[in-house]
Amino acid sequence: MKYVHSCMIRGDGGRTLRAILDQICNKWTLLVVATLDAGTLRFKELHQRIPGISQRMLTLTLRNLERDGLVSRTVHAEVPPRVDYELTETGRSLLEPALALAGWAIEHVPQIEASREAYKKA
Amino acid sequence: MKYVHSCMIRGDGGRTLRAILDQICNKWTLLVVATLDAGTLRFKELHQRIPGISQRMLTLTLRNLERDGLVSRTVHAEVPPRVDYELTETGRSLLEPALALAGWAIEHVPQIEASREAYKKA
DNA sequence: GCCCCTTGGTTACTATCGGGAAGTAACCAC
DNA sequence: GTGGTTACTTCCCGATAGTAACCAAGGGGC
Repeated sequence: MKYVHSCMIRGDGGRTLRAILDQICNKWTLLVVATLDAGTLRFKELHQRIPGISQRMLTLTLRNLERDGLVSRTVHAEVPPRVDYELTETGRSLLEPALALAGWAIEHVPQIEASREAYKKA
Repeated sequence: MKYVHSCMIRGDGGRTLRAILDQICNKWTLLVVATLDAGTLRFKELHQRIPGISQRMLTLTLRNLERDGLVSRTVHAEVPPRVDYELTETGRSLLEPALALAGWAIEHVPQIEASREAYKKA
């Protein structure tokens, strides 16, 4: 619809949009944002709540989110170190479409798995 | 919210969901689905309407979408060959959340770019 | 002091992915 | 048989994702 059209209208042929879509719309970014829906969380809490993510990937994902202004990072000068991550206002605005997509995925997992099975046999 | 929770509840610790999210939620899949909003399209039409995608990536993306039952592929025995791609009903149900995310990205491109500039300088 | 623990990373390395160019198969018009 | 179109496939290589191991700064027990 109009979104797709405006994607073409941009001067760079949508390159910027594609680059940003590529970063926003990936497994880890989506899961981190969805997890931060719970509020302020520490690095380790995020690591525990997102099964399967490695420390490195969590670090990189958080850095990108921070750079893009979707997540704020607060370091407390304590021992053991304490770093808090929280969604910014922009980050919270991503929550709705992100959860919509995640919800769609959850709803359609059985259907997709069935389709894959059928495809494999054919 | 409940989506994130049910993601954890699954027996495999959300591995299946993550794998599916990873495939649904990437640049090319999203753009192909959004482009097929226009209706039935041929391979070449898709290639032209999605600037920046390579033939290889378009082929792979379409194969995955077909395998997952989101896109139907119809080969016409004509010369020159004609292959039509169309969203299935499941595919069309993805349209709404996909366009919502794409819309979010388009709306926030300037903000994100500004944030990146500020981050680079700091 | 000495050792181990926790937290929040970083480093080094490997595997997989994506892009670009070139090749292929099928058929037609000239 | 030469060139053209369409829808792919194959190959190479650089970039990116992911895994495992390591590190620094204390705190607490002994």
